[in-house]
Amino acid sequence: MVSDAPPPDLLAILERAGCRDTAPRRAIVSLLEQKQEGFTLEALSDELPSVGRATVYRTVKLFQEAGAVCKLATINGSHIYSLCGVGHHHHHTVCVECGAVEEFRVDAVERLIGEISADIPGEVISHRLELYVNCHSCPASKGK
Amino acid sequence: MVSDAPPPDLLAILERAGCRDTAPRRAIVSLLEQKQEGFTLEALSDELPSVGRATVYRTVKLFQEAGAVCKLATINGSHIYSLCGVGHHHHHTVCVECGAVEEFRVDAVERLIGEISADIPGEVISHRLELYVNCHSCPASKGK
DNA sequence: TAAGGATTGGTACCGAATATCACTAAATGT
DNA sequence: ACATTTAGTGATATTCGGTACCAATCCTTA
Repeated sequence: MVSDAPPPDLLAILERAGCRDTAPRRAIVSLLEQKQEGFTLEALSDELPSVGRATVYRTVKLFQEAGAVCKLATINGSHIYSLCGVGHHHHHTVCVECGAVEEFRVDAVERLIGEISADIPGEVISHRLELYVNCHSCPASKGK
Repeated sequence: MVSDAPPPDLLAILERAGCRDTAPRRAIVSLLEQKQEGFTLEALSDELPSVGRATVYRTVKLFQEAGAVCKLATINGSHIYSLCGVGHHHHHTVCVECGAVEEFRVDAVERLIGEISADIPGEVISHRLELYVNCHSCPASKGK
């Protein structure tokens, strides 16, 4: 149920997009590939003092467009980014305590949306579903 | 299926919150109560030149906290606000062409989320679901 | 190795929203 | 009715997340 999709090959994505092979992009990629959790671009940029803010934002946006990074809403309305498997529609759980993001895909959701569509005025083009959880693996959620 | 919940009584909400009865708030309320669609605070503020920006933002935030106004993500990541019925969990459709917002509630969604919860690591606290549609009642969507 | 376009990064800028704070107006007590 | 108190207001400054700009620099390829 919870997807264990392999992390996307970011370098391959860059190559496919016809991007040049540069040091800043390599730095961003290798940091991104270690990310298990949701992150902010602010923080990402801070972790890469040798790379300019603009380049970090630009590069992540590129991955976003390629579907390798998703921008999610947290429960309080702010945004976090998360690496995610490419090529399949999916949703996310976001831990309200630690911000950990898990990707999941449940066919029942897609099926249900399909059924609902018939009763919705207009044509359903896409949807967004986020579950907010206590992830039970972060200290803050322990024992709750 | 699509909810026809009566619009919330905004003045009553203010009163319940212990707010004073002031001209700026009345102006905001009467404008808000006419809103059938999603709106931006920017636009709302522009329609009320006699009321300060800060007051518009503050007052809408108050309604947000009371659950009478929801802040939704559009498909492109920007935000719109929408009046909505208080007191029951619901979701929204957002027309990608004209921005019209409809509120809906389908028990099947809640039931499904409940079922999924069992398979999600951690405890599901809440969720967010948005459907993006062509609403078929705006000119831009016509004939598609 | 020189030319030429992509990339970079510092900075300015943008839109959305909040903080500040002196001023004003509503409620309350007398 | 008036003074007092306290919430509310609004002009402005500031923050936050993100994008635009642009001269300098780096890849690539010929």
